[in-house]
Amino acid sequence: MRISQLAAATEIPVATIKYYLREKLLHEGVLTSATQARYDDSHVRRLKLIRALIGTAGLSISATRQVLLGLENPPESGHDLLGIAHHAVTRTAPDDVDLSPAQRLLDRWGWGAETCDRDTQAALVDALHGLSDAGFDAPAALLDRYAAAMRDIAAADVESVPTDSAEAAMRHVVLGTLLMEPVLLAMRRLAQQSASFQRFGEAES
Amino acid sequence: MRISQLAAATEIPVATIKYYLREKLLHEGVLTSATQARYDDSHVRRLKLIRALIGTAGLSISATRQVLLGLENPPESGHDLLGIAHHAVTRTAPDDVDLSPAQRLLDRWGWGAETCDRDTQAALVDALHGLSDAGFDAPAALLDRYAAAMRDIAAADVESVPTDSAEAAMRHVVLGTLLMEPVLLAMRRLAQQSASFQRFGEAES
DNA sequence: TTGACTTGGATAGTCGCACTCGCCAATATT
DNA sequence: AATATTGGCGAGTGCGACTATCCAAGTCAA
Repeated sequence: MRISQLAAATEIPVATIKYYLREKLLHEGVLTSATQARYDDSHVRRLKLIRALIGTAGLSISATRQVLLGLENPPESGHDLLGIAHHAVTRTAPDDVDLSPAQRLLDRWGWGAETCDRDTQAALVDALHGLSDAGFDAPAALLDRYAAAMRDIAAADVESVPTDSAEAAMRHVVLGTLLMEPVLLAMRRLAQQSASFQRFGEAES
Repeated sequence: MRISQLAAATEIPVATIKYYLREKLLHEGVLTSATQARYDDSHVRRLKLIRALIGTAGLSISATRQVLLGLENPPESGHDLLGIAHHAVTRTAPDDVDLSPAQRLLDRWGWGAETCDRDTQAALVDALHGLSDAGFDAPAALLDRYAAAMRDIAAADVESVPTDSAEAAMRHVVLGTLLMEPVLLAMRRLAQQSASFQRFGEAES
């Protein structure tokens, strides 16, 4: 398969494929001469994955590269799988952030603050900050309900990881974490619409 | 308060405040002369809100403008409040998308497909497409668990809407929807880390 | 074999977005 | 009066993700 056919098969412009090659998101084809290379199914699959990560999950080029690198070099520890996915979507926190608001919550929920990633905790603190800056005070009871729901989801996530192959586990964890986020957000919105209709909407329109 | 003091109070550069004024995100101050205007607390609060929407919720300038416009002109119907928030984070779908995958799910979950927004359904379809393009098949049982969790969350969202003032309800719905998303995602990641540690991590490091 | 087409590789250009800068005449402040 | 600040506005910047153009080398149909 040559590059123009690869482009046709994936509906991605040739120029963009060349760009992904330059950026090392896509592995090179087999050179058959100085100006000719062959591509195969692995390139098609990889391109679909790249587009899902960039388009659906909203990752940047460099975050995508990190994720793909991680997928190719699976870490030993099962627990580190998550790190690859989480690191891709979490900006690194400065040294001087105050994590205590997050840690109070983690303690209350029994999530073991010491086992949780610093940057992820900082992301929670940041997000809560955004809320209060906007003048929105989230009652503790509401956060507790959210936390309970998220614990269910995380339990489902972890339970559904296949144990047979490290390769499969890797893919599952990373993709399930990153690509499921938009699914979950869309679900929440639909559930809100459904609930809101039952509560407010029956009467009108 | 003049613009430089407003800038100092919010830690936003004067040039940026001027930009927000141009973009109609921030209402004008009271002109005291041709080259002088006064600002007050309402401007400080508004700027914090703007930064939360742009920074924390990740909205674009124009989406932020829509949201702020909506906050100032509350719709009659309680059910339309959500529309403002959801429209800001959901790109409009082309006419020819096939919503049936979403509708099958909505039916199964009893969420009343006909009461749900087209664009939001399309967002779900898109997100699911991303998953399968990446070669990740989400078992129906897993999606069902996610849906149950999201129904809990949406129920909490809807129940916590204050009923006393339309103004307050408006703020609550819009901000609770938009600014809570990053909170929920951070919670999920932390819950995953906690669950993953209990499942895989006990032994090592 | 020959002439039109394609390719890999590299460089440069585009586009949208969110700012950021510079300037100026008209005030304010001291 | 001297100095600093402001509103308003046009232009510039930096970044990220492409997109376009070239060219020499190679391929393919006739």
